[in-house]
Amino acid sequence: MNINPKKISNPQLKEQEFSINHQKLIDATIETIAKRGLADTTIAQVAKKAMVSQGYANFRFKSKENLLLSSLKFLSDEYKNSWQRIFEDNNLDPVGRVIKIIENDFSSKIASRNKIAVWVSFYSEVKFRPSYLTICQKQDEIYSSQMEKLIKELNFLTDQTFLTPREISETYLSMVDGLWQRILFDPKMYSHVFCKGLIKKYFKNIYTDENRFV
Amino acid sequence: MNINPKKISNPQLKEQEFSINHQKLIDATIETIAKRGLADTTIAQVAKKAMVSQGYANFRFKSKENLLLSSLKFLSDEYKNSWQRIFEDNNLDPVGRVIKIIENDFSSKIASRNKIAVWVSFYSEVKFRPSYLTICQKQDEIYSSQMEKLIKELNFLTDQTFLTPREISETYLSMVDGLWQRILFDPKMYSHVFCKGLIKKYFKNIYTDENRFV
DNA sequence: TTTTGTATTGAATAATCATTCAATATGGGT
DNA sequence: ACCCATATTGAATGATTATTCAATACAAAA
Repeated sequence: MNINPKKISNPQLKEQEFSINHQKLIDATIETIAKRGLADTTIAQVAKKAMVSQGYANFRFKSKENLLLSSLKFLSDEYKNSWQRIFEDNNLDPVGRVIKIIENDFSSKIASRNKIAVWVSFYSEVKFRPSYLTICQKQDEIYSSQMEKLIKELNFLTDQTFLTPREISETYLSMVDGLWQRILFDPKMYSHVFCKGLIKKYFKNIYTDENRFV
Repeated sequence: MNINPKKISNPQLKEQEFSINHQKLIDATIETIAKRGLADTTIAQVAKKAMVSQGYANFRFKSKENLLLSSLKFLSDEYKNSWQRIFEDNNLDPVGRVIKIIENDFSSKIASRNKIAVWVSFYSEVKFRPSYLTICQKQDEIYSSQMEKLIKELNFLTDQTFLTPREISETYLSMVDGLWQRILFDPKMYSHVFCKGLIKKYFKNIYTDENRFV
């Protein structure tokens, strides 16, 4: 019956990281940002949604800023884990991998309208808060370079030489960012199916002989 | 010597619209958002930058919200005017028009890092402030449909049939959005030259016979 | 010069919020 | 049953900021 892990019996476990309340607060933060926007997200609302006191939320995360950062980190890690698994899956050939990547980038887990709203909120502040940039940038660099390497394999297997791997992967990445933003504007028009289709068509046009890009 | 247009002698001129202070405040708003972010933009800072009193800024625009809306409207109109001129230029053929559109979308006037920062700030709040959406959405719809029509002409003039005009224009629009966002992150890597080159290469790959897409 | 109407100021107000902290609750060890 | 350490509370504090408005400056008209 000991649901509440008040005592941290294992000294290896570090403060925040393993508390139920910790994750409850992060989830509540994401939900609140998604529902009301970053500007209108207050600790009081987050605490209420997480069903803890306002004072506790602040005590736990030391500051609002830190709570926001932790939430961004959580989203960022979740995303990273999802694409890393694909790059590491040895059962996939390059084409299969690209398709999985596309499907992941527009899966309901990763590209839900709520999560996109949170991403875009943080993106918009990146210029003013170096700490946000730090969290996002490194992972984006890895994603970019993995993607480029993958396209290189793809080019090698086909007779595609006009577009460089760099060009194709940059085009892909910017399309994803743009489509995510457009999902926010008009989720009806920019459905996940539409977005995936658009990108697959882009690849199909490049690798005309490959029938898996529908 | 009458620089200060206190009296509105012409009764046809409506309140806000034609005052020097009006534009000074809008410019100051854009600069402030670009420098500090939407969240940290206060009327006091904007007023200071515009060199009027804080009370005046509020009096003139009735509310902070209204000042922000007016600034968004200004940016939006500026953008619209720039692309509308291109669509209406009868000296251009479809290819020339597309090239002009690309160059406009990454011109220093339209795609300056400051202005992009402001755009992205507003975009990120679009889900929560219907008034922001209203301002952006209608113009974006017109831009989309004009773009699609233009690509239709292009497809007609070439032997390109695999990608539909809709697909090409949606891909273009999402790439622009994505690249703009990336300019914020890493302006060195995503230079205007790089972005334009990437997009032109996209078109060149589709319309292989057309040599103007460098 | 005096009057008059508008433009502009800047200090006061009131609301919102992050943060603090003394007080309380909780539950295991003795 | 009592103690003690830690978890949690919630009310108070102080800072920030949009908004208001009475007071003032100013320019033209008389």
